[in-house]
Amino acid sequence: MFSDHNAASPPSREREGSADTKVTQERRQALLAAAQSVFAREGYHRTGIRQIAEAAGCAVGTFYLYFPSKGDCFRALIDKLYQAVMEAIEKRRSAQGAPEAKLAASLSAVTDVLMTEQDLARVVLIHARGSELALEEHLWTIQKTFARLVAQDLLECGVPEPSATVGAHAWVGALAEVVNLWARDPQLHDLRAMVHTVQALFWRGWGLPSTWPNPA
Amino acid sequence: MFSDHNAASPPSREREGSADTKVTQERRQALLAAAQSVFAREGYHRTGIRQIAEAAGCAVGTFYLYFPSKGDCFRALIDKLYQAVMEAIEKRRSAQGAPEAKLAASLSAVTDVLMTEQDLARVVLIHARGSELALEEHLWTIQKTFARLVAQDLLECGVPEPSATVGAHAWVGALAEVVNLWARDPQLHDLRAMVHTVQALFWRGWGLPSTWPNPA
Amino acid sequence: MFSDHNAASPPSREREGSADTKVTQERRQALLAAAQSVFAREGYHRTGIRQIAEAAGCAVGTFYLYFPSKGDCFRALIDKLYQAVMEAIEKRRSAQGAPEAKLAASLSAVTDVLMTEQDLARVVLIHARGSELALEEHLWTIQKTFARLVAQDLLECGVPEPSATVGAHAWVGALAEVVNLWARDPQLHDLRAMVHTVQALFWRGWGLPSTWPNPA
Amino acid sequence: MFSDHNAASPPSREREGSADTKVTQERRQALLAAAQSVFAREGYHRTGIRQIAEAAGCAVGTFYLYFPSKGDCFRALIDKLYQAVMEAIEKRRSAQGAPEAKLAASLSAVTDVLMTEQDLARVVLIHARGSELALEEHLWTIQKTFARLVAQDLLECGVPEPSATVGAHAWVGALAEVVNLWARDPQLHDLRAMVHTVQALFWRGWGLPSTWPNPA
DNA sequence: GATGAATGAGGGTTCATTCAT
DNA sequence: CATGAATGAACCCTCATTCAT
Repeated sequence: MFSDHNAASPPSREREGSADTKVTQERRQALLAAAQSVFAREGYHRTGIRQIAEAAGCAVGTFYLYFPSKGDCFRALIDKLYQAVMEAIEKRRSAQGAPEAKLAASLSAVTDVLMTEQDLARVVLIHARGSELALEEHLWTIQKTFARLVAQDLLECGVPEPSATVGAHAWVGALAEVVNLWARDPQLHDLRAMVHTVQALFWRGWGLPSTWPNPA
Repeated sequence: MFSDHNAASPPSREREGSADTKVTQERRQALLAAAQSVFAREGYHRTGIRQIAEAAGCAVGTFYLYFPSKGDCFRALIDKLYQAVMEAIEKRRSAQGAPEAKLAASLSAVTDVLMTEQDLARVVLIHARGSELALEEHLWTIQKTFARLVAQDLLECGVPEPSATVGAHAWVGALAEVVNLWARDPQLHDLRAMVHTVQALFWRGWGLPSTWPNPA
Repeated sequence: MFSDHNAASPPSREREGSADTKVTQERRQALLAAAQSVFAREGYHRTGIRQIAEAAGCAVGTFYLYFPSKGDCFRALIDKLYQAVMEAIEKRRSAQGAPEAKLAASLSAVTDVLMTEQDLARVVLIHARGSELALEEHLWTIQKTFARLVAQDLLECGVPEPSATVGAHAWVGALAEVVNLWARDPQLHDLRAMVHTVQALFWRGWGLPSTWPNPA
Repeated sequence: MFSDHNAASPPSREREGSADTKVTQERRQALLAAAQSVFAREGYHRTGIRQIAEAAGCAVGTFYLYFPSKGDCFRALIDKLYQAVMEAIEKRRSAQGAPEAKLAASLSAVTDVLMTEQDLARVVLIHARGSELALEEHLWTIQKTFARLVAQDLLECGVPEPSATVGAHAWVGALAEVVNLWARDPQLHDLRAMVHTVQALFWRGWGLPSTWPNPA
């Protein structure tokens, strides 16, 4: 699913962490960061390549050295969040045994990543909608993958269908909305607290035995 | 909140239900219906005025006799859903006494409207994101208004803050996601059943005493 | 071969010579004329849509109401010359009996059209090369078609292969070069006389019995 | 006519055939060869500096050490063919006495070079058209020079004006077209045979006494 | 000399909106 | 009121050329 679609890998013959590679990788990261920031603020359609380039401190042409197109850049952001989430999930789940513990690990992994990457969360959860057919499709594939993961856990925790599948999707939607709520006025809301509230709500909603723990 | 922005009431000399007025109101409705259908299918940015006009069986210029802009047309659809929802809510709530009954009335009113107006639901809940700054803002204002309404009921049902406010928003987000899930493949999913599942999930999540009733 | 590729036919429901149709057809003709003029002067790549639009006295967007793309506009010019040539050939040949008379009719038909449409000749014979793959291919298809026609006549006149086929192509190339010579300095050269010289040269070169007649 | 425009002689401190100079001259030749190959295949506009550099096994920047611009590189190819042709002509003519023998020597010199340098022939005769104003002009100057040479011979052979001048140009055009015909499908056509056919055709067309000899 | 990442002007194209008919 | 041809700003993207290393 994460082909090198978004590659246009800066043409360096060396792949090691040599100075050369680092320099151009830095550019790519800078562009990605700039894109993330502008996309988060403006959304997909209101964001022009020129703005991204400007935010990254380079020229328009430079953008196209690192990304084949605007869409591919956006896609890279989607994948970035997905990968971060997946890594976090795998890391946390490995330390757990009981189904509920695994589920909780997954959920909290997701929300922790969202907390750490709030701009990214906005981009993916809010602005991917209405971007481009291919991007929407890509995001949807990911969401389905992820929802299936959660649903699987829910089933193992004794939550019956269709509560499991629908509940998994609903949970994603609820989170997205909360991120949106927070994004509207970051100073006014405490994203961490809100996310915790949602987790607890769903935990109870799914009828799981224990209580969702307070965040550390 | 619903200024006459979206009215663009065709300058008819007579204000009564004269033939003239009726005719142009029909045109407006036809355009609105066309827009609803095309927006639901294509989303905001992939929809051109030409498509709307064609679907409505009139010329491009005519569109602008009834709506000042593409955005205002979309906005009219948002408001259409909002008004339908609000009317349904008021109607149902008036017959209820207990706080929980009132809350249930509100929630089911919303979902019933979504069911009746599935295209509209797609337009508003899915495609409003990423459309235009003003539209997003408008939708957000409405969502806040509505969430406050639900939160109020939740509080009266004994659900404490921040579960009430956050929960209300989460509920909206969950619904939107379920509509999205359904929209991806209408034949595959039963929107009514999924919505009911979500309702039940939240009802339990909020810790409300009784059970969410099966849909009639 | 001449599909409606270059259509984007101005959306008029009526096909008759009504006023409406005439107006937009005039625009199309004006654009075609402008394109012909600018392409003839600047060549394919140095010509921008903006220049064409300006020369036609309209905006850039208007160009795209009549042609789907720059390439299609150019293609329309190629086809315009081709059709003019083919019509002229058919008209003249029908009045002839002997093979040589038919051949002479064809050749003089071509050169007469080139004379009448000197800009078009420049565009097609000089600037089509190096334009775009698809256009070059299109032109080449036409040239082959046409060369085969001439070669056929040559065979019937007793000119053996490969003189016939190669000679037909060579004749086209020679004409193109003469048009080029003339185009470099229209005042300095008499295209008609030069073309006549070429005709006579080839007539003799093919070993045909009679002499190429002086132009009327 | 052949200013040092196209020299861009790499600033080597030593002017003799020192190792340094030889090395960089090799580079220049490699680039020229690469350019010739790519230009012949792709044409002027579809060829990028990157492709040339890659084909030559060096970096883009290196290209600009040897040529001031893409156009100048192309120009060097034009001149390369011109020089080859001129050298061949001078060599062959010196051995001839009769005007017709001299003419024949010139013509066959040209075609022999075209045969030896088929890629170059494609580049100059086919792809120079539509490249750039300056290049077209340059090529045209050369063509005129060359046509004047041939015309001079024709006059001395008794071919009267305007047959001589026009005929000379026509001959160039015919050759170019034949090269084009061949270039479209090298396997299908025998360039040597076609060129011979053209020579014979023109020889007869000019009304020259003897017959064009079969190629050795 | 050699490199290749960086540049940015310029190209083709789209589409919401207007206005003369 | 209705029309739909006309508009032109704005977009994404390319590529010849430069220059710091």
